[in-house]
Amino acid sequence: MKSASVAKSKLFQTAAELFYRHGYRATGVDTIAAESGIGKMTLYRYYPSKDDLIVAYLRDSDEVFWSGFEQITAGATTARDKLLVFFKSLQDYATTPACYGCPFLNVATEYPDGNYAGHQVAVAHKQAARERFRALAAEAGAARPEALADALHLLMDGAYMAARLYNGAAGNPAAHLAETARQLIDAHCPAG
Amino acid sequence: MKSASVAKSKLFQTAAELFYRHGYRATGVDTIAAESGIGKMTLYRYYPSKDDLIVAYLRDSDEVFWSGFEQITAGATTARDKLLVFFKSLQDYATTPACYGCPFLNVATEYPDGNYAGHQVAVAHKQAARERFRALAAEAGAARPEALADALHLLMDGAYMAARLYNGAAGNPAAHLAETARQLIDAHCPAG
DNA sequence: ATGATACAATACAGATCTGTATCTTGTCAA
DNA sequence: TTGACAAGATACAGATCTGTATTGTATCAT
Repeated sequence: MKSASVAKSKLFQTAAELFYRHGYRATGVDTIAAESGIGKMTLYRYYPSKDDLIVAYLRDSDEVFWSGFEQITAGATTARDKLLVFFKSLQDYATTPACYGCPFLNVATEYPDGNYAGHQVAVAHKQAARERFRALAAEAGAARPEALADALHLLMDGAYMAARLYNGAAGNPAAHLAETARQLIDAHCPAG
Repeated sequence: MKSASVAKSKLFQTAAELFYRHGYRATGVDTIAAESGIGKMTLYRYYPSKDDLIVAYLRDSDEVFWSGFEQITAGATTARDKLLVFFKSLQDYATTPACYGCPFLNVATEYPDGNYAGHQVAVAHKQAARERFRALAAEAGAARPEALADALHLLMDGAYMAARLYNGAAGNPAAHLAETARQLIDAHCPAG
């Protein structure tokens, strides 16, 4: 047996790319198989259904997000700086044509039913992000950490959606993301 | 000839409801015809293609948005109050289970290609909103009206996406939308 | 060498989707 | 009354989609 199967990882990477760029419903399993050069039966051996592949992609995106978050904020010493550097990094990404929005917001839009497995993964991811923001807000001295966390949550998702709307085009409001995050942090932290 | 055709408006209202709740790709023309009780051929008489129906829905949503905007802000005397009252109203709506997000963000997510007609209507709508925010920000005395307009744009879209993600469920961060908008306005307007 | 496994290729089943064709009914105007 | 037209109903064409069945080939372990 090959180490973790090269076919499976090619399949996964192709699906991830297509899901992210073109959407979940717009990407068919035949396209994934053809684009990756892997047989369709091999796809169904590793992922019993398309929904399983979607969920696998979302779980991976969750890991990628958090490992990125840790890496980006590792250099910052204070909680306030961690938030600042994260939003600066998100701004840089969201104003790039490589950004097609947020995999979680995208899946929640395409599958609005809250019982859908992918939608639930999306909600769990956003709640985890909100909790992280809340903890950092508290550590940064925010008077009402939940309120600041909610504000940053709205801001983050607005930036992701701006990226999907204006993909590389001019007029992306995410250009002012980091500055806005800083203003909100300052407004919430008396010891700003 | 009946006044503007009752069949056409029933068709439109049914399509609007289904597009908004379940999504564009998830809603088929057969479903629209069956749900409205109107024949499929009648649908294609008034809307030569599904895309035409989508664009018609988006144009109507644009009108509904702006007439709602005018109505809500009519009572406010200052530009600052107009912004405040709009975001308060949006917060109330976005924290309601009747809100399924934003028709324009939804279409941009499902059809990410910028050449798609519906996507272009969405971009035009958001640019118009941004311009309106900018004008009000300038009138309210913002030092950099574009920056405040961008910030409010991100905030508004974040709230819409929160509504689609947490539809009626607990933990919707849009609960702090109006407060956040006020903080940003205050941060940008020296005469706050 | 031989059997098990991984994989490709292809065809297929059954559902669903957009859009068209056909036929009928009902209504209104002249 | 008769002709024009709006609209319902139904069937259909052709494409596409998820998922399965089948067959053949190559590679690896024993």
